[in-house]
Amino acid sequence: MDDDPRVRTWAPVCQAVAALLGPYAEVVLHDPGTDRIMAVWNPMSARGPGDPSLLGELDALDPSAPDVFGPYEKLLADGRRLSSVSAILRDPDGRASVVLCVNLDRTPLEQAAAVLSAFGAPTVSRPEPLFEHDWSERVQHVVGSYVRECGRPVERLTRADRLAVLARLDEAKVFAVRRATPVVAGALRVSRSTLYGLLAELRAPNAKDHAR
Amino acid sequence: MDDDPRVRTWAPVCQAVAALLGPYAEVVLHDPGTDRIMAVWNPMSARGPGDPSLLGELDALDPSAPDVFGPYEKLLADGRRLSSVSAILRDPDGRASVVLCVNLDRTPLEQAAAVLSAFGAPTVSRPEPLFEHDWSERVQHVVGSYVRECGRPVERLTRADRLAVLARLDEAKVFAVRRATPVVAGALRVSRSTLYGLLAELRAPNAKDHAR
DNA sequence: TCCATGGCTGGACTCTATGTCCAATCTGGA
DNA sequence: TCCAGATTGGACATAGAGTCCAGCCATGGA
Repeated sequence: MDDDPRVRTWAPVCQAVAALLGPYAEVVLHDPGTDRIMAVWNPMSARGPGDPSLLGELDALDPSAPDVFGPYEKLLADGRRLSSVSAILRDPDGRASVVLCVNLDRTPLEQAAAVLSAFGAPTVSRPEPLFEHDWSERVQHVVGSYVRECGRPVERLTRADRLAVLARLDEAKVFAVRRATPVVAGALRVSRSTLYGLLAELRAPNAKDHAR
Repeated sequence: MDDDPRVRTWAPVCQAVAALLGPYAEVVLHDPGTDRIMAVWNPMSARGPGDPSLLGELDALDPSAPDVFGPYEKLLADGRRLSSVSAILRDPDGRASVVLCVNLDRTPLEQAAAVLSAFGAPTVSRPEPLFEHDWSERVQHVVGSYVRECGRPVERLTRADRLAVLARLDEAKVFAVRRATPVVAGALRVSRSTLYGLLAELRAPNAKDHAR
């Protein structure tokens, strides 16, 4: 079934829709000729390829009907409410090739909507954390916690220690801040040259790692 | 453009997706050959048929690449965050026929999620805010919220508007970040020179404040 | 004690990014 | 149409980032 050329043609679309809508949407390809399911992505019911489509109501052969139906509501056996859309997909000659159905489980949305409407929807807007106001304090803090972790004062840190601290600072994008280098060098009690040396070593994970 | 046979082939799918996702999703068909937009449903930006696709990164001609990308995050000029999925759709011979992109505006979902997460998990404690990982996105966001506040697109902002945005960005210490100036200038659709001009005006509270 | 080694240092140097300035151009309004 | 003010690209000056190196410790082994 998977090697039906029609499935190959339409699969990427189905896969894309399924990926976009995450776990809450089921995508089904029907064969209008045999009225059976050809393929399913994200199945929500037990239906699978080969099962009957039960699409009787939409007549793919009526040329006057529109190609896209819905969204209309369906009800699953367990009570979940679905929004469904169907589309008749045609081959280059205009013949109905397959019928695509997308079924979206509305319950999570309805739950969310219920909660939202319970408030008057004043739409919470965070006041924006924005940027760290005192990034140099932050540097001191990173160095400080490391010092406390290993119990050695800054002056006694080993080369490896400084590399570790630098890794954290670099990770935290500290060096994207202007004039950060001298501050960090100061905090680590190291010269600017050394700082750049360590940094280079840190950022070149190749060569020279015989130490590991 | 509408009578391109490829558009006829794929239009029902696009229309279905657009119908299913209501007003919050944009569906775009790209021509991988000319790298231009062929058709758009539910347009969210000003792009239309014939405009360049700006899809450079996904190479439709690389046969080893997967056919479906995403979902990945995109940022609109006005700051809205999108979930995007792209799929390469092929003709019966396996040649890339068109590229389908579905862009879902996440802001309503995020607002809902924010409210929902406010229940449960009292006071999420982030383990060290550290630095903003993507500060340029932050810039986009500040510009974006302003644009939405005053309802004018970036291109139509007045001089005073730009001053106001700059004040916010300056307040947020954006210019303490390396290489921020060109990014901000770009976001405001203004040249570097102008940027510095506005900035100077902003930071000189003396003289010329007859306006207060 | 002496020497060898490896990391650290200051400083010179290059190059990129920042910020200033200006003449030419654009734009909106009288 | 013309004018005043805003905007622009580009030239320029300078500061900061990053590299390099010769010399200087400190450590540890002979």
